Amino acid sequence: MARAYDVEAIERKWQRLWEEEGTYQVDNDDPRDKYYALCMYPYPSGAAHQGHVRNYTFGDLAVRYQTMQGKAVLSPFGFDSFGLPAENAAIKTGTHPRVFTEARMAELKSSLIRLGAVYDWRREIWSHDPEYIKWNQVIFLKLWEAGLAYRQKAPVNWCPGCQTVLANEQVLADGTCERSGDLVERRELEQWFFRITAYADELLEALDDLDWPEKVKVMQRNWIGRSEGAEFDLVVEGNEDLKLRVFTTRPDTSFGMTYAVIAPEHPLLDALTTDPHRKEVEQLRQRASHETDIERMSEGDPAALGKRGAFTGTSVLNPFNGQPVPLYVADYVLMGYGTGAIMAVPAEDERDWAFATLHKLPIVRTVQPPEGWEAEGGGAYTGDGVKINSGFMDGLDISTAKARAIDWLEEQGIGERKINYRLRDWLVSRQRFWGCPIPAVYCDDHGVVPVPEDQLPVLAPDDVEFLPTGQSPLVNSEEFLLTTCPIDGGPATRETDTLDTFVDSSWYFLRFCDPWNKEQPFAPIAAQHWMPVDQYIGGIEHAILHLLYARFYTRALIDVGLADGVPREPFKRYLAQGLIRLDGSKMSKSKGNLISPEHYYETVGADGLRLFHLFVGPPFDDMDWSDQTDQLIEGCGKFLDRLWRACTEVVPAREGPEALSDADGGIRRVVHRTIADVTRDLERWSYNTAVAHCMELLNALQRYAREDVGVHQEVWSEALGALLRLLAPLTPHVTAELWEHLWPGDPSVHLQRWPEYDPELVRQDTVTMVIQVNGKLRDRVEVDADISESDAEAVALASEKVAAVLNGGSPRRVVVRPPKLVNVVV
RNA sequence: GCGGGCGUGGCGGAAUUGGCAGACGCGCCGGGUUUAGGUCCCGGUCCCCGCAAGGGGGUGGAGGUUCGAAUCCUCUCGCCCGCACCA
Repeated sequence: MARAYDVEAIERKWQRLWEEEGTYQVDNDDPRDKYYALCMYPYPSGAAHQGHVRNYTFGDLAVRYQTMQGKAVLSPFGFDSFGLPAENAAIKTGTHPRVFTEARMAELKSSLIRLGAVYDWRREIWSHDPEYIKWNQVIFLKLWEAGLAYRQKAPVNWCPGCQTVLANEQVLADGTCERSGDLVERRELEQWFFRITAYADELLEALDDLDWPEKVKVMQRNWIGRSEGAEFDLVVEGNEDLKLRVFTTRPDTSFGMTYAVIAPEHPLLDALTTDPHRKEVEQLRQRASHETDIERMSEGDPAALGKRGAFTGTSVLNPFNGQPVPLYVADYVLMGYGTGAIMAVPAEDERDWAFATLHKLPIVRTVQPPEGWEAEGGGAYTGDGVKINSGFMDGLDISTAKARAIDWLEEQGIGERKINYRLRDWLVSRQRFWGCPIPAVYCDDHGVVPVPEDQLPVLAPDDVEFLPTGQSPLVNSEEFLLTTCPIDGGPATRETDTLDTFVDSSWYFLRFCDPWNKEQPFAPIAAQHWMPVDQYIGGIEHAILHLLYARFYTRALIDVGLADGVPREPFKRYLAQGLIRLDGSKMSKSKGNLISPEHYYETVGADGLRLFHLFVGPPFDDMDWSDQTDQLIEGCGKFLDRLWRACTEVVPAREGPEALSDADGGIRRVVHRTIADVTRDLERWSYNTAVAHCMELLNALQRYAREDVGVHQEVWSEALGALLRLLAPLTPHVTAELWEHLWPGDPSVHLQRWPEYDPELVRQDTVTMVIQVNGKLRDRVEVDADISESDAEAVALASEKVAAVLNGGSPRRVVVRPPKLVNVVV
C-alpha cells in the first residue's frame, strides 16, 4: 500500500532522536511529581511478537501520557534472563546460556526500540548480571538471618523432565509440571524455603485496597485459602494418653461425628493401628506414597473413595458426647493441611457422606435440612439451618453454634480457635545451573553456613560441561564445589542449587529505583521516592505466582531492614492485559504460533500497529488474530494517512481576524469535547474509545475543511494542535513529525503539555430531548440544556407525535427528566 | 464440584447513574475521480413491511421489578477463565 508518508524513515528518525536526547530519562532528584510505569520484565525469548507489541504499547502509552501530564515518569526496562530454556539450549548445543540469552535480549531490545517504546535505558538490569546476583544473594542472607529463609527436609514436587524441584505453584491441577508436562513425583529432600506463610494474613487483607482486577484478587484469596475453625484433641478409647488432633471449620457439627480419619502419612498412624488391621492399613499407606497425585485425586468416584480407606481397628472418643467412633485411614485426608486428621461428619460434608455410605458408617444430622430435602435425594446438607441432635447447641443457627462450640472446647481445655491456610512456604531451591547460586556452604563441623557478604557474589564458573545428566553442571565442577568453611577455614562444599527465578523477579522493580547502587540492593530513599509502581502491566498468567511473591518479598525486605519506609504494596494499579490467540491458542514462543510485527513496520509502521492494538478492543480482553486482522490494521494505517493529509495539505483559510462563524464555534466545541472524552478514556483504560473519539474529531475536521467558505485559521490550528497532542502517546512518531511540520522550531509534541478543555465549550447550550410514549421513542426536540421540568413537560405534550397518541385525552402520568427525556405514560 | 466472568449487526466492538441500542472501525452495497485496477472522495448499511413517509421487531432464552432494562433480580442455555479431596 502506498502511504501518504515515508513511515520507515520518519519512525527511525524519531526513535534515534528520543534515544540521543534521552527524552525519557529521569533522575531521582527530578522535582516533578513522580509516576512509575512498568511492564513486567520479560524472559528474553527473542524478537518481539504481537503479545509483546500489545504489552509495550500499553506501557508506552502510559509513559508518554503521564509525561505530558507533567510527571517525572520512571520507565525502566530489564530482563528476567535466568531460566530453563537457555539451559536446555546449552545442553543441546553446547553454547553457554549467557551467550544464548544475551543474543535473545538484543533481539527483543531492538524490536522494542523499533516499536517506539521509550525507556530510561541507563537503568537497564539483567537478572544474570553479577551485580544483580550479588544483591540477590545479599537479600537471601538477610532473609536467612531473619528466619524468613530456612532449610528443611520436606516432601517436594520433583519433575523428572526438568530434573528439578518445583514450587507448588508450578504444579498443575492434573499433577503435571507446568513447563515440561511430565508427571510430578514426590520426593523427600532438603530444600530452601521462604517463609511466605508468615505473611498470609497480611497478604490476604491488603488485597482489599488494591486497584487490581477483581478476578486476580479472587485468585490470590483462594490461593492463600484462609479458613477459620477449631482444632481439638480426640482421645483414643482405652488409651487416655494417646490423643489425635483434628482441625475443622465446622465445630458446630461435632455431635454428628460418626467416625474420624487420619492421613496415610500421619506419624501416629502406626501407633493407632491394631494388629488385625495392620496389613490392610500398610497396603493403603504404601499405595498412597507411590501413587501420583493424578491417581490419588481420581475424585468424584465413590467406589475409588471406598478402596482408598481402611479401618485402623482403633476408636476415638467424640469429646462432645463421649461416644467412641471408629478411626479410619484414608488418602482423601492430606498430611500437609490442618493436622492431617479430621473428624468426619457425613451429614454435613459431601466427601464424608460418600465415604460413610460406602463403609456403611452411621450418619447423624446436626442441621435441619429444608423441607423436601430427603425427598429430593437427600445427601449431605451443607447449607444454613437450625441445629439439631447437638446437645447444648440445639436450636442455634450455624454461626452462633460454631462460636459456642469453640468456647466449649476452650473451657474444657481440649481445643481452641484456629485459622488455617492453604498457602505453603515457598520452595526456592532449583537443581539448575542457569540461575542465581544460593550463597551457602556445607561444613562437616558447622553445618550449613552463610557465605560472608564480602565474598559475594558467588558466581557459577563458565567452564562447565552441559550434559544431559539431570544434574546441574555445578555438581561436577570441583572448582566451584570445593571451598573452605567461612568459620574455621576447613574444607567445605558449596550449595549447588540455584534460586527459583521468581526470586529474581520479586524485587527487580525496587532495583530499578536505584540501579547504580554499589553499596546495597537499592537505597531505601530512592525506593521511597518511586514506589509504589503506579501502573503495572503484564499477563494474567502471573496472577498468582509472581504477583504474590513480589508482594511478599517487598514486605520481607522492609521487615529485614533493607527497604525502610517503602510502601508495603509494590503495585498500586495492575492492568492484566489480555492475551492474543492465533488459531485458538495463545500466541507464544513455546507454541511457535507467532506473528512478527516486522512486516507491519514496513506497511503501516509502528504507529499503525500500535493504533490497531489500542483500537481493537479493551486492553484486558483477549483477542483473536484472525483473517480480518490485516484489514483492521490497514484501516489504522489509513487513518494515519488521513491525519497526515489533514496536517500537510493546504486548506483554504479565510483571511484576517474575523468573527467566528457557527461552523467555527461548532468545531471548537467538538475539539474540546474530544479532549474531555479522550482524557477520561485514557484514565480508565478505555483506549479503544479514545481512538474512536480521535477518529470522530478527524472526520469532523475534514467535513469542516470541505466547506466552501474556508476554515478559520486559528480554529484550524487549535484543532490540529489538540488532535496531535491527544494522539501523541498513541502514535508517537507521526504526531511528532506533523507537529514539527506545523510548528517548526517548537519543542516536540512529546514535550508539550496535555491539552486542557474549556468547560465553557464542553458544556452544551442545547441538548436533544427524547420524548417517549410508554417508554418508546416517539420524538426528539432540541431544548435548552437548563430547561425546567414544567417547560420540558409542556414541550413534550406539545409534540405532534404525542398529541396523536393522546388523541385529545390526558396522560396517566408524565415522567420528566430534564433536559434529556420525557416519558408520557398513557 | 466450587469460585469468577462473558453472551449486543456479517466481524472487532460502543452505550458515565436504569433513559435515543449498535459510536468508531472492518467488511459489504451504491456513486464520484481514474484509461483500468488500486488509492482517494461522497453516500448507504441491525432485522422485517414499505417507493417513501412511516410502522413493527430487536442485546443467548424464559419470567420479574420499573414510567422506562443490553444494564437490576430469578430461572435457564451456551462459552471462557481460575481452583480442585484444603476438612
